[in-house]
Amino acid sequence: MPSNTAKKSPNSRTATREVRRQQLIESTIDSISKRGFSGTTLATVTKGAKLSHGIINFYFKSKEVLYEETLGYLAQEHYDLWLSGMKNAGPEPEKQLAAILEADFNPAICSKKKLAVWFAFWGQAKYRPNYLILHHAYDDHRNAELRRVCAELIEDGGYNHIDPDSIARRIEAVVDGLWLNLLLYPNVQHRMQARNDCFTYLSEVFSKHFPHISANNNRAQK
Amino acid sequence: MPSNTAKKSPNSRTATREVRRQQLIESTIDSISKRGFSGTTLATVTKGAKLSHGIINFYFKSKEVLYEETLGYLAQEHYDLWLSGMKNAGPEPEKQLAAILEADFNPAICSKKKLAVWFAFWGQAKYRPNYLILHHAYDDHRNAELRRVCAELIEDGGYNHIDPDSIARRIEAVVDGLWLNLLLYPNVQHRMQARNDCFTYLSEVFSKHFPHISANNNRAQK
Amino acid sequence: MPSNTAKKSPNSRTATREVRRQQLIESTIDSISKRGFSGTTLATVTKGAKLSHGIINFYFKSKEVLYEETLGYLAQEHYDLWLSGMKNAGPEPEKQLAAILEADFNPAICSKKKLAVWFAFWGQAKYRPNYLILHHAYDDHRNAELRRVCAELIEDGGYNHIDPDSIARRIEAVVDGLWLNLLLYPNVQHRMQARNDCFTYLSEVFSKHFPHISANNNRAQK
Amino acid sequence: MPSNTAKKSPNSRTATREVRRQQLIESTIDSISKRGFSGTTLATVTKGAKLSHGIINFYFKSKEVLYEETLGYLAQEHYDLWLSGMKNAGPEPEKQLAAILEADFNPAICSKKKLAVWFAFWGQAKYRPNYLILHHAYDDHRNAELRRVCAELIEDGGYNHIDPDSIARRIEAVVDGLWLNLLLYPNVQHRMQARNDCFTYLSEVFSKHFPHISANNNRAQK
DNA sequence: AATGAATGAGACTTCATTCAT
DNA sequence: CATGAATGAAGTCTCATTCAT
Repeated sequence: MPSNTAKKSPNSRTATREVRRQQLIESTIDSISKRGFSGTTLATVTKGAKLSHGIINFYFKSKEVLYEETLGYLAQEHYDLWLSGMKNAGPEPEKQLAAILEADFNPAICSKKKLAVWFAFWGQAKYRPNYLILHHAYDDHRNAELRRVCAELIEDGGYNHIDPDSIARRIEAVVDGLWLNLLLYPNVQHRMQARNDCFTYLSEVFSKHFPHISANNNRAQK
Repeated sequence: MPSNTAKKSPNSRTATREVRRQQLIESTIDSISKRGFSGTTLATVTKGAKLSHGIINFYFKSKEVLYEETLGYLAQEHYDLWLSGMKNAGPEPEKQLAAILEADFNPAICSKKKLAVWFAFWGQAKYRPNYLILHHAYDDHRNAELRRVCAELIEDGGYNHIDPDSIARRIEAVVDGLWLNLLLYPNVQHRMQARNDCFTYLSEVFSKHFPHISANNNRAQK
Repeated sequence: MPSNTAKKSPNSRTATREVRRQQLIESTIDSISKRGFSGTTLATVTKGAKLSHGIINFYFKSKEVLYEETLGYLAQEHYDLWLSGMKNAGPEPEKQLAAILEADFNPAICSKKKLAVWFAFWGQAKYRPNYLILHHAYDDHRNAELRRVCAELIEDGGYNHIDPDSIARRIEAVVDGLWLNLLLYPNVQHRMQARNDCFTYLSEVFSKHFPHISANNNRAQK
Repeated sequence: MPSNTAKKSPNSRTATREVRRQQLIESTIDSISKRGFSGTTLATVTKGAKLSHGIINFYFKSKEVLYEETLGYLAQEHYDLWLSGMKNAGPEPEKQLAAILEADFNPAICSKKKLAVWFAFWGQAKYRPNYLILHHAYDDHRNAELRRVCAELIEDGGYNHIDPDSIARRIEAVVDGLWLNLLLYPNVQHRMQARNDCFTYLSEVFSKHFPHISANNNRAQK
């Protein structure tokens, strides 16, 4: 996939610092998605960006910093998407909830390439505290908004038996689990099916706000 | 006729071999959980097992084979647990479903250590086809049983609007997503809370078979 | 006819060139004294001079040439100082000898910074023939003058048992050794103490020409 | 020069750990003396020892540690020599002083090779605190003994005008300066001439204890 | 069976030098 | 003149694997 950063020619000597950095980050995403962390080296990254070997340490202090900025880039992209979607969704909580979750299944986010990178990072999260901190820095806001819209839905729909924190956790879990299934069953699971599974879940919980999606619908789309 | 001069039984050589292999596999799990794939070396594995450096290539053809067998070990352990649980649960599908899912939150499976290793493997799944093949070899059976018990529950409870394949996917997704949350929020999420979130979901879907778990209950346990 | 549009005099280009070169050489001395040869890079030199990275190769053919000119700069500075001191000392050999040696302990020469650089160069002398050649080019004259004044003192004072070459070598050795002690014991040895140790030596050898410096004197000064 | 550590064949796989370490240290000395610090790499060291590339980090934590142990090796060698010489010299202070200084000009210590290494280390001393600490750890004892024997000589010979600390410093300086001259004038200065210059100095100071060495003597030896 | 020394490929990183602007 | 991005060689260090004992 060609880099979409080519406001100036990316190979031009005058490419600005930010353009180069983004070029390298995107090559890092490519390489991690193709070869994983253990198969990714600075050589695969620079080769993918058609740049020379030694350039990475010119733009990033170290490989580790490149990785952290790559995770930050993914997280920011996701954050911008769900936040703007939510803000544009209007005041109804069901619209806002839908917008947040649609972002999770947006092709720009929920591609095989990006999912592989997300799970590569999560697979290292336990012993790379920086990854976790960075992830939480973005995700805490999303969790808070999820809890808020769930609470509003509960009040609005009178779903009194539902605990807003618990349902927010379960929704989050469904999304993450569907992502994992997309990663592990790339030939079976499809993005739109996963999206529909997610919204089916909403219809089971918030039945007054989310109409039922038929099983046929599930299969008709890809 | 057994000779007294034999220090060990004729099977002991094989037995020792298996003991050593398991010792090394468990040390591998330890090391991956502590240091991740990129921090795990044959040296950390052998040191953890208090064995000598060069011994691994005596018991495993290569590092990669050790990793594959480690994943197989984890998968087998999980498989044995949910299968025996299901078999001991009796004929009712709701008992069988509960048993399968209880296995997912059994402390032997759902520990911080094991979760870190599962996600480490999944983080490499995309470009290590062997991991995926191995994982599917075990998981396909579980998926089939999940679909079966869901179909039985739907028939038994008359939940006619529910698609058995879809609900099986969603249940699977909830479990996986709760695991991820346990990994990413180790200080917030607790195993029993995750287990209860999972069963709350069942109560939302199969309300006739699974009684509601109150939010209070969720918080009372750890 | 000078043009008013010329911002600088016709010589200014050359002048600027020399200023820049000296600026870079002094930054080299700074960097070597702070970080040694192995820690000094063209980047530390240019950064110290607040100039841009690539400028060095405009003023010096290579890093090695910069180093050689740096050593030449130090050697010239030393040479100018002892030679002018000697010339201004009048005809008496003891005055001339004193002047030569005072130069060695002049703060402009015998500072911690400069000593570190001298020894850095000497530490490379054996396998950098150019350094040795350059050093000898300057030092041979000084050795010759040392021998001359010693010979004159011997004749004048009737120190017939003293070999002029040998005493010149020993005086040279004392100076160099005191320099090394200043380098290795920066918190204990002081420049003036070293200077006094040197002149004490003269008083031991040429007792008629150099009065004894008391031990108290040694300690009174810094 | 062949390694003299071959108690066992140095290339035998069973060479003990200490033998290997010494082999590498001696190769380091060789390489530093031939190429200096900046020309010495782990490759030159291992190649000199006819060992493989990666072995250094098996025996030494890092290149820097190898260098520190190399300096320690030189310092220990020197220390052992002067200390045993002094102890074997009997009770007279002039014999002890002579023994200490003979060690400095012993061929095992005062070779072109070793001198080059000593000055290479001193050339880095200012910004490698560990080198200085290590050097002082050994040298402080020598300085103390020098001061002691000088004090005894002063008392014994009635050289009342001499300050023992100052004369110890000057003797130390003469030795170091002669070493530097041996380094910088390898084709002119000879070890025995330097040794004689040193003892001539003693005869100038402690004339009752050290008889005069004639200038002819100086030249007769090499 | 077991040890651990040894190898060598390959990773990350640094840095002198070049060169378009 | 000057900048600073870019290159690529070379350095240090790691580590899977081999192998003599």
